[in-house]
Amino acid sequence: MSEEAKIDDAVSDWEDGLPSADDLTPLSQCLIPLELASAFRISPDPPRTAVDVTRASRTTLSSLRVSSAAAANFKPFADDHAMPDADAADEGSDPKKTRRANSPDDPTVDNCTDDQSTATAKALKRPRLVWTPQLHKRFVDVVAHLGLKNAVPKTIMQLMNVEGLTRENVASHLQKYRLYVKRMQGLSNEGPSPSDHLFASTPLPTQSFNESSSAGPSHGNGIANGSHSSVGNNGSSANNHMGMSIPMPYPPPPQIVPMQMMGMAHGHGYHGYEAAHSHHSHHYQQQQYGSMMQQQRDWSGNKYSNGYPQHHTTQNNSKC
DNA sequence: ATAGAAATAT
DNA sequence: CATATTTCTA
Repeated sequence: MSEEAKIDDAVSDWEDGLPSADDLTPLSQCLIPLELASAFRISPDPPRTAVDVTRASRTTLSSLRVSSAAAANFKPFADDHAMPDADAADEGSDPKKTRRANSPDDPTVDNCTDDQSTATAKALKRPRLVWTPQLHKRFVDVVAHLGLKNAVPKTIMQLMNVEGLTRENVASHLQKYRLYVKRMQGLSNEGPSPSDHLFASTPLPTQSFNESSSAGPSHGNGIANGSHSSVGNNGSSANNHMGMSIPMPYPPPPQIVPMQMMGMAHGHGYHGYEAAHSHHSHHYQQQQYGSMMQQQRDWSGNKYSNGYPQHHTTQNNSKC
């Protein structure tokens, strides 16, 4: 009996709090690398286009606006949505702290001529990535897998295989993560500071050096996971669901599984990690890869609910 | 061009 | 105040 309770509790930590329908962005975007798709013989090109997805989203969620960033993949389709990309990005015109400017090279004057669609999932002002426990877990797994030595931003990012993750995101997080690890090692054992939050529940990387630096020489590397040798070790107690060991380039893009609401058992676990803005508190969860439900969502913390940046009244701009 | 560290921003 | 992003430097 207690076992179940324990397990349940533990699992709770990770699989707790589902994004309510409001938060969910049921976008079924197919972000499968063409090559991979080809290799796996996945359906070449699903008839569903961003348009469909968008429409579906709207139908489902009345007032949820799908960000163009999320919805628009690389898609040459000329379905131009006049979607108001509410990107109130006021450029640095706020000499508050006079950051020293070294090179006087002026950036090419911004043109409104640039194709917004060409930018696709790139170079768009993404809100602010929130490292949800799940995301962090992936991160930790990958880092652990690479060994601290080979764990560099770029590689990590690639292995994590999360849609909207940028190298910068990873780099930043890695920075913090390393600091945390050092702190912990320095303090000998036990002593998860309450200020650790996210990292606290991280199993800590087992300093194991594995994986040679044989990075795929070029495209196409399928990363044959075969790996029988089983390095073994890593076993980090805690919750090991089935043998999902370390996912090489994480196969499945993150999915989100809707869940019913249960009593909010607060009092333990994490605080609510939410998107940068929006004050609703929902946690993220989910973990089941590959099976039912095909809802994907970009974890870039993309979701413009409402009340974007309440910056100073920056009127003007948007001159096109 | 990328990783790491420090400075800002939210 | 913690955490994420943007600089800046090696």
